[in-house]
Amino acid sequence: MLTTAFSPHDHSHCITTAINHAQDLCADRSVRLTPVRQRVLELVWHSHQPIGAYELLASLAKEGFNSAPPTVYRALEFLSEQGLLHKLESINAYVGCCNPDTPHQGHFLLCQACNQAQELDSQYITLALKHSAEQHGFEIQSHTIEIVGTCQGCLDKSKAVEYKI
Amino acid sequence: MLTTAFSPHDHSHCITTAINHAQDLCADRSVRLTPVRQRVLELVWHSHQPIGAYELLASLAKEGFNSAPPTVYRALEFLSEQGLLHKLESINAYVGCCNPDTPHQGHFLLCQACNQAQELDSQYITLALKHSAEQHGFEIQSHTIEIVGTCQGCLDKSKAVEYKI
DNA sequence: CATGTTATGTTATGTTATAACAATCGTCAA
DNA sequence: TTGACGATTGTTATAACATAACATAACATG
Ligand SMILES: [Zn+2]
Ligand SMILES: [Zn+2]
Ligand SMILES: [Zn+2]
Ligand SMILES: [Zn+2]
Repeated sequence: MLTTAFSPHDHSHCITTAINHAQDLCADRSVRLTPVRQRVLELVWHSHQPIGAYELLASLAKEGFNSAPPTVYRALEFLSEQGLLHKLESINAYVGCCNPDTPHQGHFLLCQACNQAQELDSQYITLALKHSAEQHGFEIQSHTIEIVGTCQGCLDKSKAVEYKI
Repeated sequence: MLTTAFSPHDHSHCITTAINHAQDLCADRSVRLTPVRQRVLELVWHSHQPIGAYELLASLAKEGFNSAPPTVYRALEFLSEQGLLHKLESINAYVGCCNPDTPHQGHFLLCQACNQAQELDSQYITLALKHSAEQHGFEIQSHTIEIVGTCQGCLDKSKAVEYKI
């Protein structure tokens, strides 16, 4: 998995890739990527900053979609079931998944400076979790791994500011 | 760190240890473990099942404490700042910390069968997180590690049931 | 086109958490 | 002793996040 979120990149490419991917994947699975579902996915992919349900709802309302909470929560539920996005539990916000083909739960780096999230799928972390769980005779079903800190880009920026003083 | 939560044990010992520890620690730090703060801590320690803020509030109300939400959230904030408890983000619930002397964020095993939580402090996990973060030039400030599954005891019980069929 | 299933609309409510300001308590020096 | 200050608590209101329940509409299929 590449670290795209924290590096400068052509984000419109992220969006179109994600939407195309979602369309193909839903077609393959014979599930319906309805207009509101697709629009929510597009809105989630507006950037690599996780977005809250009510912010999504406000955008939908502006665009003439139905704007009651169940609308967006149903769309989020569908997209989550299809592995097209993840919820970040520590901030109650949602972020697109770059690798929705195989069911997984990611590990997330959240930058507190730029508010962007990057999904990882580190074998080190997965194995460490497995190992710890096994030591306790614990059988893992799911997990929430959210790491808050500062990304490379924001660290570089703050250093640049420091030196100019 | 021992796995006490998932094993049969004298839980009154957990409670008294936690409260005594909290009293000493607050005295050392010259912060005030006021009645409502201590009572919230006791209620959090009622068992190894994480407890929600509004459930705490209901208990406080029954006991004649003030019962508006800020009361319990302030107590939780204080206790959290002092490292006496942790919030489990994935379930919006709070659990006592067995090792409040040194600031840390734990790794939690949550059993979906018995609803108990066990805090770990696995060096494997910590190192894996560090390693992954470093690979991305990411500087860690805090983290949320919550592993949901089935604990040894509950696995044993379900196997016992299986064999009796 | 009738039927069952899936998706959406609608209203209301449940759950979790904080803002803002007033009143009280504890501490400590004048 | 008092009065000034910061810390704590009381109180009211509201923000933010999420779901229940039931009605209606759209879609697929025979
Ligand atoms: Zn991008
Ligand atoms: Zn993912
Ligand atoms: Zn115990
Ligand atoms: Zn702890």
